[in-house]
Amino acid sequence: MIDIKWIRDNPETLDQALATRGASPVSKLLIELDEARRAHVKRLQDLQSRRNDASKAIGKAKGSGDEATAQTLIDEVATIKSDIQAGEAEERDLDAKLKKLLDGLPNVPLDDVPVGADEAANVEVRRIGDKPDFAFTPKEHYELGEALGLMDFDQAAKISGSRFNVLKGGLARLERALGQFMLNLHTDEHGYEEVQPPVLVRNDAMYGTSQLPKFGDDLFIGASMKGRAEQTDDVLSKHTRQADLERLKSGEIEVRDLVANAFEDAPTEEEYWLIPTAEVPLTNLVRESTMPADALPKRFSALTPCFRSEAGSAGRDTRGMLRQHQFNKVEMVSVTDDQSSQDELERMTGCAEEVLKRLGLHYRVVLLSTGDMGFAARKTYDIEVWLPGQDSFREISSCSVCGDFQARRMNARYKGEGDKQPRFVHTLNGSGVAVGRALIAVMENYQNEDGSITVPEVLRPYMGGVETIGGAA
RNA sequence: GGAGAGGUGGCAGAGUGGUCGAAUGCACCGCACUCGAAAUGCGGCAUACGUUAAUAGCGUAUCGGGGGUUCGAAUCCCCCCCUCUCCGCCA
Repeated sequence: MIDIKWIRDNPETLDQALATRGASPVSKLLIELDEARRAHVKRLQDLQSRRNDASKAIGKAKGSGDEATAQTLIDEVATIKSDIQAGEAEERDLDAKLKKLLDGLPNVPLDDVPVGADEAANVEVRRIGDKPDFAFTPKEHYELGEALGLMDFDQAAKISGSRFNVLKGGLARLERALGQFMLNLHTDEHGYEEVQPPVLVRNDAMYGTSQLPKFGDDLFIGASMKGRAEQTDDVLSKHTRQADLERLKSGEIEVRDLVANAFEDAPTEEEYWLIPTAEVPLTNLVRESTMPADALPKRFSALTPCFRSEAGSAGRDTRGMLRQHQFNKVEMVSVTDDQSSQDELERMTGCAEEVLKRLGLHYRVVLLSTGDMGFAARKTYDIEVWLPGQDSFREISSCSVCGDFQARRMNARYKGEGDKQPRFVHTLNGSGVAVGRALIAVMENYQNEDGSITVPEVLRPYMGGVETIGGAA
C-alpha cells in the first residue's frame, strides 16, 4: 500500500515508477478521487457537528423539562438525518473506490534498481564458485531420481495429479537434511528466530503481505473450514439472486447458472488460504502492533511447505520437480526500522548465499529489473544456482526489501525513544533457500557417472553418516 | 459437534439510551515537598481521519468488526470475528 499523502506530494514520481513496471499512470485519477473524498468528508463532518450540537441541546432541554424547545430541535435534526445517512453511504463508497485503486498499485522501486520490462534487463551482480567438471554428460535431476527409484512422478500423479512428486529413501532423507541444515544455519549462526507458523492463513494475512486482493485467483489454493456441502448451502442461501429464481422458473437459465452467480456475489473475506511462502505468516507476526525501536530488527526463519497453483505457468518446467504445487522452503523475514532496511537486504542475501557456499554450489546473484520484480518489492536480488543437468542457472532464492509497503497494510509500527508518533516498520523477505530446488541442485552437481549422488560434507551429519546415495551397492 | 461466559483506554475494572472519549485503581510522565529517595499532594497521559506550517488549536469518528433502530447508542436489535470454561471427538 502506497501512502496517499505521499502520492499527493509526488504524483510524477509515482507515475514514473509505475511506468517502469509497465503500468499506466494513475496519479491524476487518484488525486481527483482523494480530493473528492476529502471534500465530501468535510461536508459530512460539518453536518455531523451540527447534529451533535443539536442533540446535546435536546438532552439539556429535556433535562430541564423544556419539552417545546426539545421538540423544535428534534424536528430540526430530523431533516439533517437523511443527509447524513446518504453522506455516510457515499463516504464508504468513495473510501472503497480509493482503497481498491491503492490496493492495485505495486511498490515503487528504489533508485538503484535497473529499469527494464522483464528479466532481460536484470543485472548480474556477482558469480561465486565454478561450474563443476564432469567427465560424462551430466543428467537432469529427474533422470537421476527415477533411475535410483527414489523419485516417483507417476505415483504422485495417481495420488494428486501433475506437479507433485514422491520422494523416497535416501532422497527423502536428503531433502529433510537440506531443510534442517538451512534452518540450523540461520538460527544458530545468522541470528534468526526459529518459528513454526500456521500454513493455513486468513484473508487479512494474505492482504498484509499483498498476495490479496490481486493475486488470489492466479496463485493460491483457497480452503474453507466448512465442508463443501455446508459452504455451498451457505452461499446459496445468502447470495442467490432473486431475479435468477424467476429466470430459472421460466427456463431462461439453468441451476448451474444460478449457482455460479451466487458464488460470484459471495464475499471471500473469511476464507482460509494455503500459504505460497512462509513470508506470509512470518511477516504477519508483527501485524497490528507497535513495538519499541530497540526491539528491531526482528529476524524470523521457518521451514514450511508452500503451495502454489501455478496457474500462469502451464507448460513451463513440467518435467521433474522444479515447479511444483507443493514444496518445502526455508524462509527468512526481517523487520527493521526505516533506516536499516537496505543494509538488511544485503545481509539477508548474504545469509542465503552462505547456504549455497557451504553446499559447495556454484551460483550467481542477480539484481532484478523494475519489470521483473514482485508486486511488494522495492528491490530484489535473485540467487540462481547452477544446474549442470539443465546447463543453466535457475532461481533458488529471492530476497526483497518492501519498505513500509506491507507494514501499512498490516499496520505494523515501531516507536523510537524520542518519537511522538509511531512509524511504519520496514519488512524484508527472502528464501534461504528453496529446499526442493536445493535438492535438485545437489543431485545434479554431486552426481556420479554411475548415477549415484555424493552427499555434500555439511549434510552428512544429518544423513546418519551416509556419504553416497545409490550407485555402487 | 453440544452447552455456557465474555470482548471497554498500557493493564485492571465501572458504566444498560442524553453534557461519556468514557468513573476509579495501577502503571507511566511533569511539578511540589526532600540533601536525595520513598511516601504524599497537584497536574498530565488513547487512536485515526479532516483542517493546519504544526506531532498547537478546532472538527469528526472510534468502547472486538460491520450494519440498523433513535433527535441522540459503550448501553437496544441483527450479522460476523475472537477469547475463555465444561462435555464429546481427535493428531
